[in-house]
Amino acid sequence: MDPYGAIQFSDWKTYMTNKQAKLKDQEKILEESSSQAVPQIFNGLSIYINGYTNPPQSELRRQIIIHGGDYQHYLKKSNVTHIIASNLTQAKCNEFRAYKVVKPEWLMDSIRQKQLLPWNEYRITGKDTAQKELPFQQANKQQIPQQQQKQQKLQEEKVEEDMENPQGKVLNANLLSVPWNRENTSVNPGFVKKYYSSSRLHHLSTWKSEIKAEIIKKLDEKFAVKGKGKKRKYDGTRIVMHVDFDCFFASVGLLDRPHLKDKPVAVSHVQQAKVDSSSDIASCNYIARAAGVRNGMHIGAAKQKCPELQVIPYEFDKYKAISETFYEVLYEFAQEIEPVSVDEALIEVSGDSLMATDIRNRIREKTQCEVSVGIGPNILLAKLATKKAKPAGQYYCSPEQVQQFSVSDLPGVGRAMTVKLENMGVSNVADLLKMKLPTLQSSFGPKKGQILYEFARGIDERPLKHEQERQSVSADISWGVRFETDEQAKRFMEELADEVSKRLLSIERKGKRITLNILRRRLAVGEAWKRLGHGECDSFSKSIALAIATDDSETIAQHSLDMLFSFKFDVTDLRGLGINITKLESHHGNETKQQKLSFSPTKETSPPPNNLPPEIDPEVFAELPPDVQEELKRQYNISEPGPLPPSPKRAENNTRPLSSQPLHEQQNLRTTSTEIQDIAIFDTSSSPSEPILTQPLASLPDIPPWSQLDPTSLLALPESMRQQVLQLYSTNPPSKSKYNYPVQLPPAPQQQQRHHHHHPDTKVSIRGRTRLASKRSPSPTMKGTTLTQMFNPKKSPHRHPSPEIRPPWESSIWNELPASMQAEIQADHRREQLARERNIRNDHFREARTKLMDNAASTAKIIDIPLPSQNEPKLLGNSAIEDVRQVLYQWIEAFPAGPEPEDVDVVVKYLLELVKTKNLENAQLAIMYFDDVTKQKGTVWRSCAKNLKQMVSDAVKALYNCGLRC
DNA sequence: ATCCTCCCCTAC
DNA sequence: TAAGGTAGGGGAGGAT
Ligand SMILES: Nc1ccn([C@H]2C[C@H](O)[C@@H](COP(=O)(O)OP(=O)(O)OP(=O)(O)O)O2)c(=O)n1
Ligand SMILES: [Mg+2]
Repeated sequence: MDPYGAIQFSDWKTYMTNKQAKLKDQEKILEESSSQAVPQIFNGLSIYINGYTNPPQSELRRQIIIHGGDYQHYLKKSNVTHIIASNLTQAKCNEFRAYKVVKPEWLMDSIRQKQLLPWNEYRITGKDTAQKELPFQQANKQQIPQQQQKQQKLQEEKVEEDMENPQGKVLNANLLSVPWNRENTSVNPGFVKKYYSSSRLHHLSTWKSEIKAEIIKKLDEKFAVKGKGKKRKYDGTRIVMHVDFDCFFASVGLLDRPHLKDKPVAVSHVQQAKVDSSSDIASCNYIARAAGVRNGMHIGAAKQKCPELQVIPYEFDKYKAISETFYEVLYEFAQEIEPVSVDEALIEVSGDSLMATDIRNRIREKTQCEVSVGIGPNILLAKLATKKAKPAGQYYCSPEQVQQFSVSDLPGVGRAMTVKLENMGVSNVADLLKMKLPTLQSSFGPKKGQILYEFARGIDERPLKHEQERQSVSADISWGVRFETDEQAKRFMEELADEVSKRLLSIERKGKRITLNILRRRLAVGEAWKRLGHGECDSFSKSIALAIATDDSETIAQHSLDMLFSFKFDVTDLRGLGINITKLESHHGNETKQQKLSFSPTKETSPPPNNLPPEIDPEVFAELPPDVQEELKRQYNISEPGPLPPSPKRAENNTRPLSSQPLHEQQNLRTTSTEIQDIAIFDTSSSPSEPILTQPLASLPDIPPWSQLDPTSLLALPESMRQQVLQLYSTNPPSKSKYNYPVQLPPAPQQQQRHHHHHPDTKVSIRGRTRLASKRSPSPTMKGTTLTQMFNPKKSPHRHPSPEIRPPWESSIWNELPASMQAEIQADHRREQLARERNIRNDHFREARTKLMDNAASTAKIIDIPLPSQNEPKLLGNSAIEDVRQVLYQWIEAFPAGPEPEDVDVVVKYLLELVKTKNLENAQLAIMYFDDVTKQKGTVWRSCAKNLKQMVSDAVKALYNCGLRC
């Protein structure tokens, strides 16, 4: 625990490395905790492991770390001192020529002799690289067959499309005509709050987050107070305990209901259950389990199995309170702790089964509830042991005993994997043991394959997960979602956005990507089998990248609504909605403060001039010079393109034997669309033979609009303001106005499908997916086009929606649409014009919609991404300018006499990449910073700075014909 | 080879 | 009646 604090706050270099791989600080915990016990023979060495090795990579890595070495996940020229490989391809051999490349034996022998042996005797030379078959497998690569299959699917779709949707929105009307249904669905204002207050799964998720945060806090306090705390001594045999309440909710509920203790009991929302009740059982006691009742089962089904089942209500507050007591106890015993759930944790201890008994006694004493403890030398075995320990017991599981389990008992092996294994003739761990590693890896991927392989042998070297920065914040609801009107949907989305915003605020994070997830009822399918549930659905998603991280409710709502309505789905078909915020900016970054400074105090009192888009803060806008304002407004009016000629793909993954949905047994028929990122004008590799390219190029001297902003004054702006301005320029290029600015094509949309089916006992779902447009590699006609040219050749921007905007009925597919749909689309057209979604995308959606009409299997592509965000340039893994500055600072400080050429290379590459990806802002900031810091340094550094500046400046000039002022 | 994105899958 | 949420691991496949 303490090692975490130590690395986090004391060792800068380690900190940086941490950012390169999430696992890093886990290892550091290991390193720290073991440093006393083991000779630190690899101190100062930085070791990278290439490919598959004979002692497996994980073991080598562990050894390196516990012996004081620095394990590198990636080959970084500046720090790696040794590379370990069992065999090398010729290519690798060449690539590694400059390194000390050694066999694993060097490492193992050194450890055995407790001293660093000369690496020369273990070096790998070219001839050592026996071309042994590597276990590595690249699955698939059957692109041609896939393509053909997809084509076939497409054909099928076309046929099915023409059928009329057998059911209308009557479903909703019927449902919502009942008052008590209205109250409990999304048509009711305040539904989001109400729903979450009753959702057990929501509570489980929230609690877990809270517990994680709590643990971080405790670690920090401990670190602050004691400096260093106790360490786990590493002696090669871990003891992991898995502590888990028996039937948690049920047990807690029984505390106040002792009279029910000897009866079968379940926790559910529905007390007076009839056999058709579809309420879930969250938890049932072991008496009920003896009758076949299970957690997650529907109460109706449970009552059938066990008519005398007693149902008790949820008591969320009690669960949380008891959980807190539970964790307090565990903190006393644990050297490491990983929260699994509100009622369940993994701890690493240096104790035995006596300690487990202690723990159980303490928890019983303090909570009156029983926990069971699974003990093992690793996480896998501890978790398996818990199964044997329950109820109210403890158990030690040794590696051999894993053979007694079935594969579905293995953690991480769920329904899908169980089925897949079943199809391979593997149902027990004993069967799994017979499978060869390469076989498993080719079926499940290198990592999952390896895990399975090791699990079958009782091996599991995963360390307990310590705290990791949260990567996403989301809110989804797919129960009770029923709308009659767009207004209702809008209000619901606003509530949802508000929820997300609150969650972001509460953890003080902001995110740069908003993803909207939609579940839409499978057309041609009736009501959900679960009351007010989502039923069989297709799932759609669309995301947007922002230049400025946000936590603002209105911003999130606006974007989400834009995305939602861009689908042009009938709101009565919506069954689930979710907003996910990702690309969270670092918690410790300092930009947050800056943004807060310039945001919102007067937002409400100064309404956005001229309907500024949500991402522009009106206040910020107001501070801009008038001419800049004008330019921004003009540019923002321009619609963005969504040029997405649908080239459908279809994939289906049918895993449910009972499904009436046939037949496609093909698995993983999957293709991925990618976003179009390139703007031809910046695409220096574009072939000049593409005529269309020449046009925007010719317009280049016209000065890209943003270049008219004085970079210096831009830099003087507060961070948030600057980002907003820059975002405008980079994501909302002018269409027609006086600038002919190249446009970034929006990424292709994705859609995936999801079918849910009912089974009396277990919830089963079938997922399949389909795509249109497998690949968005720029088509010749699009490449290099401007937005304007592509979609709105000569239309005025539609800030004032103009009838001149190409109407849908000009679309080439218009005539293919059924008349009813044409009418509908015409009705939609006005809103469509207003939508900030790009018209081409809307066209695309319209088409997608037809394809989706009555068959679940088709797809559209969507999504816009205003930002050049993919493959964001990174310097040693860092892209945030604050981090980059720190890297630069560290670098400069580390080499007082001047930089190593190859390091300069790395920086140059990074800067040029920034320029190429149009992130001139960061390029400038980095250069300025570098300039600054090197001012006090020797001539070598100063001239390096000068050269860097020149180089970047040249690049900017060459690419954009404007100067870099700094 | 490795990154990144878009998913699916899993767990409670 | 009923409250089917959510974060993170990792695979597929495109980009580089
Ligand atoms: N499908 C599920 C599974 C679990 N839970 C909740 C209620 C459980 O009490 C709690 C803990 O889950 P466990 O898997 O640990 O199950 P129990 O604690 O109920 O039983 P046991 O651990 O004895 O198997 O999470 C839930 O709401 N829905
Ligand atoms: Mg439990």
